[in-house]
Amino acid sequence: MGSSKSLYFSEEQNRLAGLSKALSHPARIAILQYLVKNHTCMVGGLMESLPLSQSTISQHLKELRSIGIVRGEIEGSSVCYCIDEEKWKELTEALQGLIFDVNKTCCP
Amino acid sequence: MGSSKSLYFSEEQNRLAGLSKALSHPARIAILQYLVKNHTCMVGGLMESLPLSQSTISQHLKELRSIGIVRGEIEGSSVCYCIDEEKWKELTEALQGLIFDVNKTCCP
DNA sequence: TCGTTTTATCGCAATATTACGATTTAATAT
DNA sequence: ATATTAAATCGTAATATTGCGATAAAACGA
Repeated sequence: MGSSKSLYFSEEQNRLAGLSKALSHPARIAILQYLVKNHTCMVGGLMESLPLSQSTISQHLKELRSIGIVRGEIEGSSVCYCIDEEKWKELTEALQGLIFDVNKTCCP
Repeated sequence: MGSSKSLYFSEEQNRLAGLSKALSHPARIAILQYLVKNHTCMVGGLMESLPLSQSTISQHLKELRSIGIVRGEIEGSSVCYCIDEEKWKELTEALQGLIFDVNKTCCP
């Protein structure tokens, strides 16, 4: 076993879990914060600000890209990353919905 | 390797990642939604609504408990679970901060 | 007390994640 | 053409997660 039984859960539950998984590592949080601060970035800048190797950072970026909240555009010989506003909004709205629902029920 | 280098990241980055990790499985999302719907619950009810074994559900609950967003109180021979409002608010506020920061920067 | 119910924990197997060095790929500069 | 730079990918090792059956623990009822 060990494989998550995604099929048995609703699409929304999987979407929320998927976004959360993308945010579930401090390096990926740091990458997002870096993108917010620098608006866009080259991977080189990340390498200076994160205690991780180039290949590891590249992997984390791949994960953020794979759910669509980060996008990279080739710019000369480097790649310029930025947050995909549309996708970010779409996904985080679902998350905010959950947060709202819990607060509404729990803390009236 | 394979161990996450949490020590090298800020407390806030780790807190955000920790909450996200707790939410990163559809079963745990489903558990939270169930708690919202039923306000409080016995594990028995969860067992009927989730396609997972009792021991697996117990493990997911343990994870939610371990970061504090879910609390269980012994009630007779069963345990009554509910969302810990304080902790939930505290943690989700940090997450909403990140969502807000991204939206502010990206989508003015 | 003995069985029942309810939940937690243990032990294990399968799979996923994290990390890094080495290598590859692609664009650019010399 | 060749070297340089930037980033992705490959291969591999360490560790974490997911899941379940079996077993333990705790409270209750007969």
